[in-house]
Amino acid sequence: MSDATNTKDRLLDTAEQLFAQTGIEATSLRTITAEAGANLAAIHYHFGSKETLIQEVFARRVEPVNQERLRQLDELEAAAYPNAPSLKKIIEAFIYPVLLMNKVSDGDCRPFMRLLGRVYSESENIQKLLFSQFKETATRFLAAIQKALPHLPKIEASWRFKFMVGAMAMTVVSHAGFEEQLGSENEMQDMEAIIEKLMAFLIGGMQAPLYQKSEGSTKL
Amino acid sequence: MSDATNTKDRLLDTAEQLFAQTGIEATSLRTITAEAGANLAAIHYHFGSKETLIQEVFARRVEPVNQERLRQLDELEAAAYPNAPSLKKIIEAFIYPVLLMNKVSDGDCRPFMRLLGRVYSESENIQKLLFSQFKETATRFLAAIQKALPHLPKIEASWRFKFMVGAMAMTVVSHAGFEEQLGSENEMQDMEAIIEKLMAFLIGGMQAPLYQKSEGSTKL
DNA sequence: AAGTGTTTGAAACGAATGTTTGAATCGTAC
DNA sequence: GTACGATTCAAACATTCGTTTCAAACACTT
Repeated sequence: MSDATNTKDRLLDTAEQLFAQTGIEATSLRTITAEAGANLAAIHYHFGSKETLIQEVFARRVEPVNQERLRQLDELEAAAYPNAPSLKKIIEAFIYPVLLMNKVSDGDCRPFMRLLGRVYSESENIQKLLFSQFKETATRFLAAIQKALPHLPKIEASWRFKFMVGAMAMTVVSHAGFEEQLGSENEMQDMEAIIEKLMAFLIGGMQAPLYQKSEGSTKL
Repeated sequence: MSDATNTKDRLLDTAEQLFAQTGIEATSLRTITAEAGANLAAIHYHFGSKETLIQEVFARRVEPVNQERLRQLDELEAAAYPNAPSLKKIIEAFIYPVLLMNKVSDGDCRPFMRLLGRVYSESENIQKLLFSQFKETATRFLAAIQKALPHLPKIEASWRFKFMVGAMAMTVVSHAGFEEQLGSENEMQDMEAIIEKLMAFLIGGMQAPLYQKSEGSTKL
């Protein structure tokens, strides 16, 4: 199934794919090793435990993305200095590295993108690992956004950043496997076109004026 | 733990809570029945299988929310007739019934809101059940949004609706358990204040002009 | 060719899972 | 009070899980 030469990489590729298809807890080591053409004991030989395998599956993908995000943000801030980069470019630097992951050379990342959609559900350890990797990125980008929107209260910017992450996550999941459910009239569009729609939505949301509730809105 | 009088409701309440805490697949029937003060066999007596229990846990909460959404949308369209309701009110009718669920009388819904965050990960059957319940709501609201934004291409509106669902889901998850990870300076705010921030973001995103990519944007 | 450290192989272990069974208990109508 | 359906109970069932074990096969240096 996987074309990797050594057993360890084949196990990582296969585990990533099966985790995305079936779920992490629901995927047994026997299924992984069978699909990868390896022996059951190979996982414990190469990784020590299932838990470590899971962590390595995630770390392998998440690290490069966040590094690329921070690299682009550095570049933007250097180019704009002493001014702040524009909101548009900040958001681009945050969004593009994730959603264009499948363009990088090292294998097909789409299984992992589906897997990311599952991440909020499974074991606490995975969440902690992901958030620890994400924390620096989140801090840096939130600060940049707050500088780009100086009129917006900081607490408001903080929440809008969360909403942005949510919309982005939904895009990942959506493009990976949910085409058919929320109206399938959308043909398989290339990711570039989807990113442009997402960018418009995010910029509009980030720059939106504060909200005033409708006067006659119905309460539950 | 649960104050329900009969065993069946106690099992539903306890299962919901444990599913949200630990995950669906990871929660064993023995844990549920022990926590609920019931016998292990009670689940198979009342529900027939774990799968059916899961479905009933979801159906019990999802149905009323979507019904309330559609009721509010009906009300809006009737009041605005022959014109279309405003975008603002449509989004309010979509958002408020979910995020104000815990105000309804029948028990504490917060465990279920955390559970919703897990739903993209677990068994295919749950997804199908949820999407079948959600399909009518999604169709109706998407149509209303497209009428309220006649200048926006339909494909664009369809994607923005997905982004909206994503941002809303992130809010549910975020408020339920992720306060500490994405910057914990936000004190436990009441849901009403969060909804107002979300509404501003969503309306801004929905009404945003089409996007033009930055000329010098960095490619990966 | 022998020896050594690395990797793979088949088999078993103990624990946990969903499910089934059949008897005991409860509530209620006659 | 007795009979009967609904519910609960303790115990066992067959599977599956992650993990361990130890010998066989391999790669590579001397």
